[in-house]
Amino acid sequence: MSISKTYQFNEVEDKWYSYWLQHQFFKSVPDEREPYTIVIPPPNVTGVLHMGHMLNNTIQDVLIRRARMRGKNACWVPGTDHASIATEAKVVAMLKERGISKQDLTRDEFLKYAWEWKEKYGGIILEQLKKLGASCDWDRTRFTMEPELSDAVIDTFIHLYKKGLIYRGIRMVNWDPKGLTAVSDEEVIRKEVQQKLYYIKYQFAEGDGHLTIATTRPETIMADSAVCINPNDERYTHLHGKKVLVPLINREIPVILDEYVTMDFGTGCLKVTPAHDLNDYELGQKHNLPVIDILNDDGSLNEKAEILIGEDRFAARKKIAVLLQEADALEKVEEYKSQIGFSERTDAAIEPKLSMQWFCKMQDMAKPALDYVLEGDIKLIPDKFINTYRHWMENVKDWNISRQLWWGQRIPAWYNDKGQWVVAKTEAEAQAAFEAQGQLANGLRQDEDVLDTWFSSWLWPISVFDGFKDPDNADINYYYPTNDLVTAPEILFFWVARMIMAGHEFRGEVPFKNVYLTGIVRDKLGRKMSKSLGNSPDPIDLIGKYGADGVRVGMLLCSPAGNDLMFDESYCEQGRNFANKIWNAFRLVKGWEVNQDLENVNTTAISWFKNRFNQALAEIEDLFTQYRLSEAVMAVYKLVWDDFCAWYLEMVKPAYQQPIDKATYEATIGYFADILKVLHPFMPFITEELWHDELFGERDAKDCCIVAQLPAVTAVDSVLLNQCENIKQVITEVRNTRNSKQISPKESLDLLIKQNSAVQYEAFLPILSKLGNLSHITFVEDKVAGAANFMVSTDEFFIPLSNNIDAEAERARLQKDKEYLLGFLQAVDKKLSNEKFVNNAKPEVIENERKKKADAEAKLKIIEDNLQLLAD
RNA sequence: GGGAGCUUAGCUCAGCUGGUUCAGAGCAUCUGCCUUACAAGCAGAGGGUCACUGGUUCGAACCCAGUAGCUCCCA
Repeated sequence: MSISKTYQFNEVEDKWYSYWLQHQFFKSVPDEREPYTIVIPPPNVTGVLHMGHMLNNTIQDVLIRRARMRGKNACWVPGTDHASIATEAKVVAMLKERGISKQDLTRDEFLKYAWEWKEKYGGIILEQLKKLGASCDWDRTRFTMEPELSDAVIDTFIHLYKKGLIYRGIRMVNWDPKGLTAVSDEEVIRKEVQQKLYYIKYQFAEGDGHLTIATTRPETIMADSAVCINPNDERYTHLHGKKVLVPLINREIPVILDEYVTMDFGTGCLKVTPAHDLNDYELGQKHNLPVIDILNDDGSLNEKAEILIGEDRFAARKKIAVLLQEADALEKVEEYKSQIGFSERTDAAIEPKLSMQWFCKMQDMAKPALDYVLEGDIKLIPDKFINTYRHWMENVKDWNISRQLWWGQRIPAWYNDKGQWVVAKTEAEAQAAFEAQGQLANGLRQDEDVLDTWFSSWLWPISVFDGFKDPDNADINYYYPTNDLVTAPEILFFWVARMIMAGHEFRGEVPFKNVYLTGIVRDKLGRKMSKSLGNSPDPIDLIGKYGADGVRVGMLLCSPAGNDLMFDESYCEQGRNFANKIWNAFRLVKGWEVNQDLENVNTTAISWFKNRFNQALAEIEDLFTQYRLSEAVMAVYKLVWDDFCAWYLEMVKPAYQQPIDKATYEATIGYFADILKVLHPFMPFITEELWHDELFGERDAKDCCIVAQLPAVTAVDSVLLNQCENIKQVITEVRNTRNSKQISPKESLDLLIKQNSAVQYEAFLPILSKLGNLSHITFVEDKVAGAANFMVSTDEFFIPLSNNIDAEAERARLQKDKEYLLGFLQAVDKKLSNEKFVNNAKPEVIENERKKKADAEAKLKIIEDNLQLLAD
């Protein structure tokens, strides 16, 4: 039989994923075990897997697999959200390709197309997660717009409305002229943009003269209601009470006074445009100014602008500059940098716009949600995010929950022909509600808008378990509150915080206990990975190249807890190489022949590894409790590569084509199986593949690594571990000597030991001679002249060599060591002779210093003796 | 403009309540090896004024202040 020299992941991954599915290992139903629950942050239904998902879902899968292997009833609930803006944009684009315009369709017709689109493309991302190995309970897959979840959203709206927490009002909103909807503050991305500052002259209405204002938006002058100056501005006292004319259209507007105006910005004269600027709107309210809205929803100018009607706002800006120039109303233009908001979804420049919107009051809900985090009922990992969370929750603003779209849950508000309205779930209920209010339900029609997608996702941890439809059902009682939530800090506020609010409002408790906030995946130059930059590798390609296990390890290796990660493909390569290493360790053991008659000569190695394994197990355990996953994966990596492969297997492996004794063979296989378990959460595929090899014996169909139980941590013999560290050092020194003297590893050497310490070498002699390729090891009383030598601890080692030792080089080396030790001693002595140190330092620290001193003195004595010998 | 955080080896990061000459890991680099598990590998080695400046302390990568650079959040 021949086994491939390298691990062929592409031959095994799909096989095992199907196997797990077939045997329903991902499935969870409530039972008597302790639950461990994660709800997936539902990816956008339009989405395809990107590196952020990769990281996020790798972490969730590691956590859920580990929980499963620790006897928990592990349940990972998958699903997607309906992403109203993004999906609607995709559907509109699809229709456009087919030559259909959204305007020509009825709402129902459009929704039919949208569902069609969703059925066709909506599941892609979940299929991709399977390639990664995600062990979600797929039978529980939910979608935020399916009937039950939509019901929950509508009921929630009605519930909060009745509580007085939802209201309707005219507000300045962030209008996305491309998406044709309002978006929340959180969906606006501010970017610094190079702009122009236009200085525009406004003639006095009466008499000669003008004032000059500075603006970045000259196209909005037609919407001006006033010019405002600071009453304390001495330059402009002559303007008090004057009126001026808006250039080009010559509409008369007043000069008003308000301290809001910054005197040293621009000219100190501010044009006030209440319809198109939030601050101006507030100023307008204060001074009772008219609101003149000159923009259409798509960002073009309307007839109120009087000129440039139908032009897009940016085209109009260029044209009006020319018109102003021609009218001699443009004084100058300066370069200017400022922050502009862009829609997260469409990247269109946000237009502040007044419109009727629905809002959810946040203040009362924010308070308990803040307390949960401050009091530690919910832990944020890393906890540096508590400050940010607190700041946001203490300054929370009402939530604009309406969106001017069709794809989503339609707002359950109904209007009659008089513009009166009620909130009700159905048309019939609306009718009844009007009647109850003594109003006529004539011309009844439902609000055209839908609810913000986050208004669905904030219910996710409850609604996936049908906690609204049936608040006392077995699932929600068992799985809720969930354990860990793994998500990005960018959505700490608009998703995590709101889930906590909803948890409190509807269940009276937290939705999850821990929130692990991952970093942002950046490229090696530190740039955020994005489609537009094209700097993001396709995760599916990566899996094809390095295997899912390799990519998972790669992701985790470069993801320090809570910090951004500078991703580079080389990490995946490292992951793949690691899988290959495991594979080859397997090949080695697989090739062993057992001879029943052989005596076990490896008892020391076997008990050393047992202790080392337990030590590592405890470390890994501890790292997991702190969510330090990248360190945990590194601890496993070193346990396997260094301790198991480089040391243990080398210690016990028989010479080429020689058989091995039974005891060693069985111990090794037991260790290997334990290692597969520890590796499994990180590398599910290769571990499952090896688990089923006959090397590990017969297995039932259900006896799989995925459901194997992790070994329990047991006590470790630290004396043994320390002694072995000593031995490893001796071996390294022997190899080093070989290396520096150009002696082949094949040539065996003699080692003489002059022991001064209490290290028990006897038990380790077989290991020492095997790994050092030493033919004889002898203990001696005296130093050996003319031999290569080194020291480990205070013991002296000699290797007689056929060629003579270079006395000069030897002297130099010893001299260097001596100087180092002298410096060391000096530092220690300085401390110990310092009265303040002796008086103030803790006793164990002082004791330690004394020990250091004694050790250093012993070594120094040996070195001096050696130097003396050389001199003789 | 306000707030938070970061700066340790070429790269990515550890370094808990100051106390081994405390500076550590992985990768990368260099040297020597195709030694029958693995060149996706083996055996070794080199590499750092812990951003800078001052302070506190017997003692500072760690505590304090200031400076510079970077990142994020809010306006």
